[in-house]
Amino acid sequence: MESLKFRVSKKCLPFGDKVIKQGFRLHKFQEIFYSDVAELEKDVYFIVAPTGAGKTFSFAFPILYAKDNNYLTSRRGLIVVPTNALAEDIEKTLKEQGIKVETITGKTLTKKGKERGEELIEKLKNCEIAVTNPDILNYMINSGYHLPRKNEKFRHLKGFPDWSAFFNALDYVIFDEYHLYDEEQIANILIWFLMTKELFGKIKWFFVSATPEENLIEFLNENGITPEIIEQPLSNEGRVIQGEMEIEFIKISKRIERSLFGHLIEDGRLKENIKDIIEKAISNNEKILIIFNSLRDAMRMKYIIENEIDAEVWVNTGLQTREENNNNLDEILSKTDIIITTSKAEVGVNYPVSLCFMDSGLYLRNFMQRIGRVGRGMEKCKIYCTVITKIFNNLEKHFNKIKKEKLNYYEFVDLMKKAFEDREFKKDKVPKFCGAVLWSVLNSMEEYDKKLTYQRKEKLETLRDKFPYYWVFYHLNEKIKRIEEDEDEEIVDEDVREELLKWWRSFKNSFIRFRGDSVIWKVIYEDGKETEYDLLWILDNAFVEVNKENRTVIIRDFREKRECVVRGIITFSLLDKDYPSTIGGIDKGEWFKFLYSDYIGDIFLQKFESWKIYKEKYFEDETLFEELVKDIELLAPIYSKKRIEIFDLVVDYGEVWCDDIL
DNA sequence: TGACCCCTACAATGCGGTAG
DNA sequence: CTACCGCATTGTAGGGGTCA
Repeated sequence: MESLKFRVSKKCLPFGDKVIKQGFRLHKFQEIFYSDVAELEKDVYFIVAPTGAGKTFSFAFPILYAKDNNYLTSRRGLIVVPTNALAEDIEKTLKEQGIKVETITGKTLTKKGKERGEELIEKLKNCEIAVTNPDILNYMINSGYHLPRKNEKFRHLKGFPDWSAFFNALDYVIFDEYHLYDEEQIANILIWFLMTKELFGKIKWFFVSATPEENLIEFLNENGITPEIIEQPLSNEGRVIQGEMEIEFIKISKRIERSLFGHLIEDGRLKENIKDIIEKAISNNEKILIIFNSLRDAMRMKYIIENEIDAEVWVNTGLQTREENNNNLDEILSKTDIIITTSKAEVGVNYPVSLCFMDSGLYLRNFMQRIGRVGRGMEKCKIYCTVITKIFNNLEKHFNKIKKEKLNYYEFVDLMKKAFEDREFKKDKVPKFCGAVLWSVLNSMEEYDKKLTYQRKEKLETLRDKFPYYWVFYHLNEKIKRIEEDEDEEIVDEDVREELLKWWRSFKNSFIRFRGDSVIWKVIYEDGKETEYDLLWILDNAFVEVNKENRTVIIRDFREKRECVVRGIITFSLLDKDYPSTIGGIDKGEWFKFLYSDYIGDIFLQKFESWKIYKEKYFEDETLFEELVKDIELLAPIYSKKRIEIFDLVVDYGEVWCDDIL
């Protein structure tokens, strides 16, 4: 076993000169928040500060500043975070500062129908800071709360004429951990920013993360917005946020160990030397954190450790997120010896641990987030990290140039940047998505009939020419409208008309979702524990019993490795010879392509090709057909997996094919 | 005689491409 | 993504030689 070991000196944040009324001395990055936000020079600020720097703590500072200076009007902020758990965490922190906080998530909104929108705006107006997720924002901005449903005429919501009223009540917006969003999600956020700037102009936007996204900053610059970047310096003096780290990188082969799991386990048992390390730590009252890349590995590890070591084990992964959970976190943590988790560890919750085994994660950002979780507020910590050969060799090469046994934090970050690759951000995708999102929002505003909404919509239309992709949608929608009105089959045969309309509805709907679509079923595992999870993942990674009537799966055991039980999906989101269309099925290549690539424009085009051949004859109006086809083909670049709504799964349990799982 | 080096053959490992 | 293949590179055991 090859490994590389070195130490990294403790990470400290220096204090600035500014001291606030409450007696805190501020760090540099916090000073921007403790100010009159309305007077800030720029519209957008990027805050770069490491995990543990006290970001959350400073999110309410604009409000404290207004109070401390006896402003007549108070300030209101919105914090947007990628997970609900993080939202709850932030709520707790800010409440301790005496701030009126409302968490707005699917769980805290209790009303249904028309009243849900009213509940949303009421919650916002009742607080000084609202914490929410981007999904709810996206739903709102695409008029999800306003558009009438079946049997309704129009929705006039109390105090909520349209989505812009929500933003009108805000002075500043903070996007926390924004590095987790992909190109399409970033495009969404940019459009929200541009639209509100067009309408009000007073809102200040903060993007906060430990790892800045250079490409996003570049993109803003290219579009005439110059954000200010505030980077928190580190030093050897000041507040200690992470103790000295001793890191051991362990080279693993893709073929043999495959992952951390293979490094820790041999023939289904913990390796002796690993067992010794863990047992010694527990007897010293240390807590241990184990982070896997794979959820399956995490679950299998749990069983093995429980069998071999006398310790309290707590597993916290995506599988547990929706589990009924009455215990509070502090309580769980205090009695736990070993925490097993996955990439879920990268966001939010802090564990007081000083010993950690981890898979390095896919990219630099994953690794940095994981490593930032260990040794918070401690003197020392020890980390064992498995890396694939390529990264290990990079590490070794660059480490040998430094030849130091102990690095300072900067040298460490620099070395990691050289060793790891970072995620590729496809910048050229962003303007296209911006155009699409803009169209979706404006189109949704068309359908409610308030004069003021029309005025706002007109104002927003000035943005259209910034993103020409908007017009692709506009023209396509015009043609579809003509087809919709074509009841006498003058343009197209009725059946084809119906499927075209159904496809367009499904396509439009995909913009109201912020994330991809998945089939979530109830899952029962470990003698009755109940949760909800992605059915596709469960079928591929576990041995299960399926109950179709109750939409429930019972996990009997986890597989040793992923199997391809699900062979494809059925969807209305693609136009194909047969409708609905199947992705995968007998075409294995297509299925793997779908599973493992972010963009599926070529699958879309391929299927559309056969649609064209088979459906052309049903069109009376040939010119319209030609033009329609051209427009639809232009959609290929924004066919990410988010466009696909899953109607059914195609499953193969062995010999027998069965495609009616849902 | 043992320490060391060189060489060779074969094994192991790694890598890039491809198909499913 | 994973399995597989062919090819390239690296690792290693063991033979053989030299030298002190």
